[in-house]
Amino acid sequence: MATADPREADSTEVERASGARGTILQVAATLFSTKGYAESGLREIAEQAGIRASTVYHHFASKEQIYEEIIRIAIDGIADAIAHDLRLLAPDATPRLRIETCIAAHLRALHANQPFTSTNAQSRIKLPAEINLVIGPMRERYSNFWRDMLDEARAAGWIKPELETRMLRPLILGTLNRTVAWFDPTRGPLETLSRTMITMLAGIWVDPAPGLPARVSSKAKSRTVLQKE
Amino acid sequence: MATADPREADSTEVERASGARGTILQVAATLFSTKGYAESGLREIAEQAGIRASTVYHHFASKEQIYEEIIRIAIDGIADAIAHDLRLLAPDATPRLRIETCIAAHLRALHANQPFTSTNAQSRIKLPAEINLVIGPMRERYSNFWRDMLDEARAAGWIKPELETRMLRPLILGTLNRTVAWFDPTRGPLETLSRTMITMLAGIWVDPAPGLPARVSSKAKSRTVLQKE
DNA sequence: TACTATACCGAACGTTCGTTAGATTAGACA
DNA sequence: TGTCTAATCTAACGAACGTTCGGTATAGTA
Repeated sequence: MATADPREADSTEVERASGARGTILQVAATLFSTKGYAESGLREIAEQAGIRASTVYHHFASKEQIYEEIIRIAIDGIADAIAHDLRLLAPDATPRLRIETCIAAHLRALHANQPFTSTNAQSRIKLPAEINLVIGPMRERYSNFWRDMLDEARAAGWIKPELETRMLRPLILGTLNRTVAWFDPTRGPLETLSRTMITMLAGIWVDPAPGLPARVSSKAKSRTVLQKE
Repeated sequence: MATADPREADSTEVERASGARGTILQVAATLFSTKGYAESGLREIAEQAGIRASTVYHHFASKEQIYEEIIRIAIDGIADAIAHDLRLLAPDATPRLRIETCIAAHLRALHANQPFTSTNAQSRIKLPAEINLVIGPMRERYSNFWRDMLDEARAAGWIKPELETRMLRPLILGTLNRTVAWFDPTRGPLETLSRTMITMLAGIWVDPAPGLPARVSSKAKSRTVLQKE
């Protein structure tokens, strides 16, 4: 592993990236999320990482590749957190409990990797197709997971029929992702945010009582969607 | 008015800005909201406006001033829409009806001026203090309006006590503002979005029945906060 | 006709950008 | 010790950036 080309970012468990490469990612994510992609120069990234700009190119092929990897780490972190928490759930958990678990897991991962996920959430950058080829499918897979989960909950009669999944899904995900723009974990526990969010979104459900089964859904399709292939 | 320095942007009713100045604002807002501030060059803005880059400086002192004016238009449009709709409400309207009216008005103005409000909603740009001196107070005034309105509704017993205004306000505003990133008004009516949003957020209220008075609030302070001074 | 102000232009300025080339250092292994 | 490789450096490239300067065409007014 020590002799591998560090430019090769084959795996997704990149958080452990030690040394200069990991420092560059951390610094770049912090800068991208606070100042924006274009406003963060390579010289500034390098300086904060304690190296020169040219040295960055020993670890990454381009500035865009740094960005791509930040996004990948962000999405992977969220998907992993959700997959983990869902696995802890009883197999007959209600759709509502499953969705609320996902909301809490999403928020937790969002603010655990804050510079990375914040870069992802506010990503407006028009990138060449090559990079979107990697990131696009990752985003789509995560979107599909939520769409499936919401559709199942709706089919099982848990969601108010007038709420279309087409609007509900981006509404929920947008609400979650927006929190990186204002929530300050040093001024209050994340759990308060989670509880407030889940309480606030209670208008989604047909049944007003939280977490109690209305009708048992069988064979939830989305249960395995997020597993690594 | 025709002899006034066009660089002088004294008034806020700038939407009517005719001619090149208005075109520049429209084009710049569209570019800023899709590509980002730094990624939108002055030459590109000028080209899409049908002029040369140097001519832009006959209408604006700098690129930053264009940005500032876009933000101002965006905030003004939303504040005006809310003030207008609130004026149509009966004076004894319930806090819940007032808040839901504001949600709908905010969404309507948000998507009526989409390029402008979208630039505002995703504004991450670190600007010199001079410009934040203008925009900052505008944003703060609008935030305070919502804080007051939510505090009053809470004091009147309409909002679930465990939901702190400190979290509820950015949550709601964030949810609203995030819609500019995904909602496409050509693929469905805005009213569906409004209704979905209001239904979804029903978890806020103590009383499950929409719009019915629980206790009548007297002398709502926020009723006049948004008026022009 | 002469004057003035507005709107525009082409050309250039100095700076910063992402990136590359080539040289130098430090550590691992034969 | 000699060799190799990874990691870093200094220096520079061309391109693009926001901005400025000086000039021109137009149109209303004296």
